[in-house]
Amino acid sequence: MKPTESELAILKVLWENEPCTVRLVNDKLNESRKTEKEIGYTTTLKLMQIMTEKGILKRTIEGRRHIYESVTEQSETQSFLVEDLVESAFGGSAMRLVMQALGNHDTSQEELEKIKALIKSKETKND
Amino acid sequence: MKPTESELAILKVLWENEPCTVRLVNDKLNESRKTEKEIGYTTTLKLMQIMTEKGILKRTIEGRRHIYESVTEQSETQSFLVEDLVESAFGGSAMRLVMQALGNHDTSQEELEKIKALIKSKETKND
DNA sequence: TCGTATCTACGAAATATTTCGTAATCAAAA
DNA sequence: TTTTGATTACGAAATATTTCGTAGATACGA
Repeated sequence: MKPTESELAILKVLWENEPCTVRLVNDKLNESRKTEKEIGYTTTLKLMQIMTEKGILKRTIEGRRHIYESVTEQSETQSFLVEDLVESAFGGSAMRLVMQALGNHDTSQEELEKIKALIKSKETKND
Repeated sequence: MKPTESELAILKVLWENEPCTVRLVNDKLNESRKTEKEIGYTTTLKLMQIMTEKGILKRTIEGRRHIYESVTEQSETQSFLVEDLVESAFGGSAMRLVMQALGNHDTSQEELEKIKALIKSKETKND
């Protein structure tokens, strides 16, 4: 399912740090929003509890602490989000999204090479 | 600014049909959700009024009817959405998003050619 | 003209999402 | 032991988004 904006922010932290505690997630979230108002600890806690109910996260209890992990792979969620965007804003054409993404960013030669390699491998399949 | 989900759905119709009336937008929205519950006419009307207040749409009054158009280009909004997704789910790397999008879809040879052409033009700039 | 259909305006309900305050619990420090 | 600090549970407030009902205006056909 499509995570909400806050849920995605939490997932992002988890993907890079899991398994981890609410405290860590909350700290990381606040690091990346220096100017804005801080997110309260209980806010993050509540969200992570809801996400656990929804099955987005799972937790293990270690003494008094709860340790959280994401249930779905990062790539799976990314894939879902890309698909959703392709449908909702690009009329179902992934290619148009790719063109848009490539067109609007500076992309290093190295990155372009990786994309070329991927295209080559897809062409092999197309044959 | 980032349109909400409903706003995006409306924009999508407008981009393909503008300028147009609330009635047309509402009809098109309901066409593409056959099974689900219909969206009421006043719901769409209200949303389009709110979007006009926000500056997302503009309207001209023609007799008793209001004719709507989007203010921002489709490509501009798409670009915003891609950027947002890159930041929120791909750690700022557009390339990773591109890889994900290409990797998960069947892409025709013709489409691949277009992407290759775009890459070539970017490589020229890189030099 | 009179009724019917169609439109906009607008407030407010319904729903979804985010935020937080408070209480209870436990552990570790004093 | 007592206090302090950190934790989770949970309800509820705050905010954002979506939906709709009703009223008033206008056009159009009978």
